[in-house]
Amino acid sequence: MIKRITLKEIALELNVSISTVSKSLKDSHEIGIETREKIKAFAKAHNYKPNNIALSLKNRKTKTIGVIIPEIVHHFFSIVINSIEKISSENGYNVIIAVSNESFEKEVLNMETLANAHIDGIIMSIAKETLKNQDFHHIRETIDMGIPVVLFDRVISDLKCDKVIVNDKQASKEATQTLIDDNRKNILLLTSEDYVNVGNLRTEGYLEALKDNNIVPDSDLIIKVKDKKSSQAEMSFLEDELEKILKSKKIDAILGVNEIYAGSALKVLKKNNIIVPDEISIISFTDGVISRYSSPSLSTVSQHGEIMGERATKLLIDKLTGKTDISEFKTEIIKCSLIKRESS
Amino acid sequence: MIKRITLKEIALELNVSISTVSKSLKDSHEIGIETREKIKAFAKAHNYKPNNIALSLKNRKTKTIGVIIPEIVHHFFSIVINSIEKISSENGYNVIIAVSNESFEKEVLNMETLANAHIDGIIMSIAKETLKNQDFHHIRETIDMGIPVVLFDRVISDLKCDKVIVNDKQASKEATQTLIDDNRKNILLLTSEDYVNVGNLRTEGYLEALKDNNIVPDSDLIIKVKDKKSSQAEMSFLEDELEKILKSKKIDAILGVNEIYAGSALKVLKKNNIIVPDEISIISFTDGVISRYSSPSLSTVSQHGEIMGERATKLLIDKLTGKTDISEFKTEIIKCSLIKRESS
DNA sequence: TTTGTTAGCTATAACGTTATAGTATACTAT
DNA sequence: ATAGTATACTATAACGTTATAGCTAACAAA
Repeated sequence: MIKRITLKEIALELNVSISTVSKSLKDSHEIGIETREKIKAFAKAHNYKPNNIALSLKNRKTKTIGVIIPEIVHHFFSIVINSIEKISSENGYNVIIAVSNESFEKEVLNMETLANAHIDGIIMSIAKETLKNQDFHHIRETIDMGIPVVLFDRVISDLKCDKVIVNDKQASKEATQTLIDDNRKNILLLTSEDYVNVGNLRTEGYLEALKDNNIVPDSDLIIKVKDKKSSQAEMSFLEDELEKILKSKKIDAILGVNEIYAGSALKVLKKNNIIVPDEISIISFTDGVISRYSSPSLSTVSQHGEIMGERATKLLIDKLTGKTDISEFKTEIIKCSLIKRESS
Repeated sequence: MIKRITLKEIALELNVSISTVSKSLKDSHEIGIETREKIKAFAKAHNYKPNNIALSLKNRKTKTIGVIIPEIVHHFFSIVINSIEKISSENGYNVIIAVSNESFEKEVLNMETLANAHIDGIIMSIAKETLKNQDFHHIRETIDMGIPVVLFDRVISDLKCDKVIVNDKQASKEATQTLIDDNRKNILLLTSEDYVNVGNLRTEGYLEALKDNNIVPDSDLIIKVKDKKSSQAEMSFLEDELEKILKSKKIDAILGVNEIYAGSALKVLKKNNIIVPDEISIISFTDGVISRYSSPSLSTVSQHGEIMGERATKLLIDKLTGKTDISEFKTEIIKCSLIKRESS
């Protein structure tokens, strides 16, 4: 067990005061050049590294960013985390990860844990249950404690913090329009429950596109996937619903608000020997690995998770370093882009 | 900005000493019951929370675990992280994530950063480049500093630390045997370069199975996917190689050491109108989202990332809490299991 | 009365830093 | 010779805790 050398030990060894050592290592001109060099050499030889915990205590800064996300095993979120970690480490920040598992209670706990860990700021995407409860007191309290928060993707507009979102509604509208332009009029929408604001926005975009083209929306053509204990259960719900609809309605296109929905739909279509995209074409959100490796590969709306993570982290670091005013909040909107593949 | 109340402030407010406050909150019998209760009530009313940074400085423990992984955007690793985070938070530990991006240099840097963050221990999976370089000085140094390390999946046997691995060789042998039992004799292996020990073990298992069945291995039927700048580039390398082999050799099965390889292979087969599993059947490692959503869905060898993460974290926490001896090292072997789907 | 004991509290040092203020010595200016 | 000032260092407090040792008053025992 190699113990790290401290200023005190260096001071003792070289018969100078701790102050002298500290100042020398900071190259202060208060200390004579000879002493300074001697101390620096000694410190280097003994691989001196300042104790960051002590510095944190003194400076009230930990150089650590807390991240709260609903899930890790999820293509979009893992891309965002990857990006957050990259930008953070480039700027000398550590990243503590906390997962809410879409649970309100866990999210509240996460915030407390992170605050207790004295992270300098938080980047988060809100859990489904929290959106459902419409209870954001934990976020408000954190902000009130003076901890800067940046929200991404799943965002609440009236919170006093920076936000990074995607032009969901517009992108959904455009994707739907693309389908319509391809002469598909009976478009099935696979979306999440209403309180998930992202899904909601995408639903709105879908409806607007229909309206713009004088297509009367058919509520039977909107499947709202119910939240279940497991995504497995959610998928079998979706599959059952879809099977039913295929029997009763004529549809020629599917818009999925994420690639798991779309991927599951694709499986059902194949099982029913429906050819994609000839008979039914598909566009989905989330440009992940399912879209790329399914066959036919899925056309997707990419939310550019990498850019989201980068922007969110930069916004936060700008706050932390005083580059931007603490009481001034930005909302950055990332433009989605449609990646055309075989399914449309 | 709400500042947290400190012991000092409570002491001042109630006209007692800091010691009295500290002891009262710890319910010490040195302090009279009345004073004690008064102080506890006051602390609760003012939402006193001990400053963990100060405690870390004093106790030389941060209750934080560092995790170094080659990638986050990767089904297996994200499952492991998820599991590490879960067990850690259940035990009151925070998790700092660092990504090596398969780079040796970045991994060395990561270790230093984590050591400077004074994490209590490290859980890691070694980067490809590190395996290639065969340079593990950074891991050795960390261990010598008294920081317990737990390696998972990509492991080096002669390091003095706990390890969690999978019975790769055996599982690969069994998967190959399954293919042979299905009367497939011309099995193509998609594997990684030799220095990736996991891939190597799987190759060995494949070869052993062939030998057991008196099949002479054909080196043309082993594609070693070269490391490239991007996984995109690696995949097009794989696809080109596979196309070539399809033209020159008769093959009736494919074993992939991960699902990206297998998924890419599936795409190539489809492009060539080869029916899976009738003409060629496929088994792959990594039970991820590609395997489940591709069609036909892929039979996979699951490495049980969830269990790996759990075991690794428990091993580490047992060390940290003194439950197990610091100088005693365990290697846990997780049994893979074959998940049969449509591709075989 | 003197000594001992106990209850209930306080003072201090320490964890490892840094910033502020302070001191001793030598040199310069008048 | 005296005051002023620059040089090169040191002492101290502070960040928020806790553990150890120390102190005081009250009471009991001899």
